Amino acid sequence: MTARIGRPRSEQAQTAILQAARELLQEKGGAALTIEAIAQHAGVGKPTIYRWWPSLADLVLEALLEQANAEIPVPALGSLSKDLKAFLHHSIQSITAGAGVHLRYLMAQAQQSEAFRERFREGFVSRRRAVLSSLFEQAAKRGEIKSGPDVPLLVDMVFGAMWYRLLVSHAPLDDAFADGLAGLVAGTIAMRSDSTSE
Amino acid sequence: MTARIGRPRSEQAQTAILQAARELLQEKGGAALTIEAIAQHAGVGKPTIYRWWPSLADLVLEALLEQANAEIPVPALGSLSKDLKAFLHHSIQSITAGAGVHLRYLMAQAQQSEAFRERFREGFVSRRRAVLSSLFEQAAKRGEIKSGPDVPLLVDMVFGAMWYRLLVSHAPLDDAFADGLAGLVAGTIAMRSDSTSE
Amino acid sequence: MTARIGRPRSEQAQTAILQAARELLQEKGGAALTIEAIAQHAGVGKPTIYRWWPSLADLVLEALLEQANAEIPVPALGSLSKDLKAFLHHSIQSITAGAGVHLRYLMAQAQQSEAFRERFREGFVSRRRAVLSSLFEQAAKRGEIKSGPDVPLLVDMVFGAMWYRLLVSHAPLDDAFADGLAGLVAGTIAMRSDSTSE
Amino acid sequence: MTARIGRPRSEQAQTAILQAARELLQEKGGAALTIEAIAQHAGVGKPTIYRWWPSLADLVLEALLEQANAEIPVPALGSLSKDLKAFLHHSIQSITAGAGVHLRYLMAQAQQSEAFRERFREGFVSRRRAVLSSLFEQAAKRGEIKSGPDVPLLVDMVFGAMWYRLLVSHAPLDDAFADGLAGLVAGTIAMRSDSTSE
DNA sequence: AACTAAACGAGACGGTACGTCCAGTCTTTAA
DNA sequence: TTAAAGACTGGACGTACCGTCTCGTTTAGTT
Repeated sequence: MTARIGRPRSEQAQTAILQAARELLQEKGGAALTIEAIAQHAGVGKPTIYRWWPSLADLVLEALLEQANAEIPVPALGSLSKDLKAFLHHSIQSITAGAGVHLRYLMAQAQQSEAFRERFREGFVSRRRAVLSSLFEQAAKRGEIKSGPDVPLLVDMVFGAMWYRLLVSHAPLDDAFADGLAGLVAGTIAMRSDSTSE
Repeated sequence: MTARIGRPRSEQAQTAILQAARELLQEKGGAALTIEAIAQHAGVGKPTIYRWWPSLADLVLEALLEQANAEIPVPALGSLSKDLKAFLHHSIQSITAGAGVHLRYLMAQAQQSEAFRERFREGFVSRRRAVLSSLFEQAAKRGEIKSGPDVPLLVDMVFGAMWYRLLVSHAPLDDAFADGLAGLVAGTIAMRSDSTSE
Repeated sequence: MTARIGRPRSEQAQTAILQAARELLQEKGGAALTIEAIAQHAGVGKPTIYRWWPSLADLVLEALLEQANAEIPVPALGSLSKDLKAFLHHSIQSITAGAGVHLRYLMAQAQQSEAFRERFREGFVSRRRAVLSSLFEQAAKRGEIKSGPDVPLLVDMVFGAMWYRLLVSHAPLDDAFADGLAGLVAGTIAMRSDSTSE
Repeated sequence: MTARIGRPRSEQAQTAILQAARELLQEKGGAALTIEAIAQHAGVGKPTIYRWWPSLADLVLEALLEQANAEIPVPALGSLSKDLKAFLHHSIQSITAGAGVHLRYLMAQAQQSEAFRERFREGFVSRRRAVLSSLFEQAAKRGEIKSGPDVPLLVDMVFGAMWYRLLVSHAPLDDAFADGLAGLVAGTIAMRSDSTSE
């Protein structure tokens, strides 16, 4: 029990700040996302922001997590292919619904600071990887896929393809992409009658 | 030929600028890479930089291309798996040798400007995709892989996995990764009948 | 008398605050004298300071008066010249001993607020003027000086010269200055008949 | 002849800055005189101010000097008393006409920085002292006053009394004060034989 | 002995201004 | 006539304090 003395942290200010960050990012884009603008938009002093977040990127990360991290649904539809498709559909739907701007911003910021990159990895990336990994591992338990698959590598391929499309924007992030990716990956490692080799 | 009048463009200034950009990026990192610093480091006025490049990102892109774009070797070793491995080894070697900092920076900048993202895509990403695509298409011609593979999707998976590891830094970009990735992708789409090989 | 209920004012806090103000002013100078620093130095909350003093300047004024106002000795040595010299020696000694920093600070603050200027005048300046005026008036009673001297103007000249030296720092505030000033002023207004001496 | 290359210093910006400083000081007072406000009022960037003046006080000093330093008239009316009165009348008229706010501000700032105090002394105070000193010295040459007067001390008394009235505001700075001061000082040091006049 | 109320420490709050850095533009001299 | 380079306007940075506020705590006097 801490029960510290002094005026307590204003929850109202915190939510206003996070809300302002979300709104500015969606409406004006990453270039207009400045501490100054957030403070003014949230009706808050700049020091209040600096007091609670080490950087703008961390603020955006928290704003994203507050919305997106509530739950990452873990589909369990009986087959790896179906589970993958469900997971990817959900992920892509979330990205196109608005999270894409956050992700772009966070990944860009993660390149400018080793320290933030780690926080981003631990706070966001790792959790998604854990969920996707569990899908592969459950499929392995069901005997659906070859023994000893390199799960981290599979996760890299799936998330990598998604991030790559998001970041490079050379092709749309849509359900067709999700289905193709899921099918390819699930097919890749499926048990086959004659796949004993390799 | 237009032999224009007036003071000619100083080649010395241009190379000094590109060199300064490379050095600052390698030594101080992306955060210290400003027009101001480059101008001072190169012994050049800021307007000289603005006159020749639309943005700092474009300058870095040119600096990268000048070094890395000279040749993208297209391996032709007879099998998709070997070609993939060779291609990935070369790419990863280039990244770890120094290009990684440039790539991080460029991908981050590409998130801040739709216009630059397109230039980055056209000037850098597309060329790499074309080479990798050709590997898959040659394998298809050789009958090595299933008919009608979704080549763009395969390219997304391969480059996606590489970029993802580079950008997130959750695991090393090394030859083991390259081998695993190549093996998985080549195995995925291998013809069933002759998949015993390799 | 209103014997109010509730926790009484903490004398300990008050003295700690005044002491902290004095120390900071002497050691760090006027620029470092902030409410924040005083509160921290005195181990006191900022509101405690605001509760009892309307401004930082008033706090410094009280800190000065507490030390310097105890007594303003009124010399009575028999002649205006001697009295003046004694008074000036004492004043200058007090200034060089440490009060000078306070005086500088207070006079500077008095320029920024009409209201504080009045409090400074009433609380500090007036009392000194009264003492010096009494010296002149006693000399007049003794018939030592010309009839109907403009005492306030004489006081302005004496205190003015001292403050001017303190504030402008173009020449030292020392005993030679005190003697010269006293001699000049006393000589100025001395009765003619016996003014050949001195 | 230097003839440096590059964009030359903008005279327009400089005058706008000085003008803005003067206006803000007169209209809003010293408390509202901030770099930020001056920059905005003058339509100028803050760095432009910082580039040319080491502090706000130096800016105000220059603003004052530009107006007040053009000429300090040296009266030569034949007698010390008349010269003194003319000089004091002119000084007081200038103070009450507007320079008073500047002087208050500058003297206050001079208390916060030893370095600026010296610049203020050299740039403003010394010149006034030189003029006033010359009046005394000319009177000495004319044989009007006692031999070997302590001119610096006399100057301290005269300027001290003026500054003291300005800074403390216990009595008006008017012509009556000027006449009284001049009469007293001139009488003080007049030759005894003919001191019955005036 | 319990209650009441004021003053206390701590510290977060909305703000203002600081002095700096850099962006991108303008204007002059040099080639 | 273009390049080069310094000075410009301007915006955001991150920091220091301001003066106010809300807490939980302490300390008398009152009941």
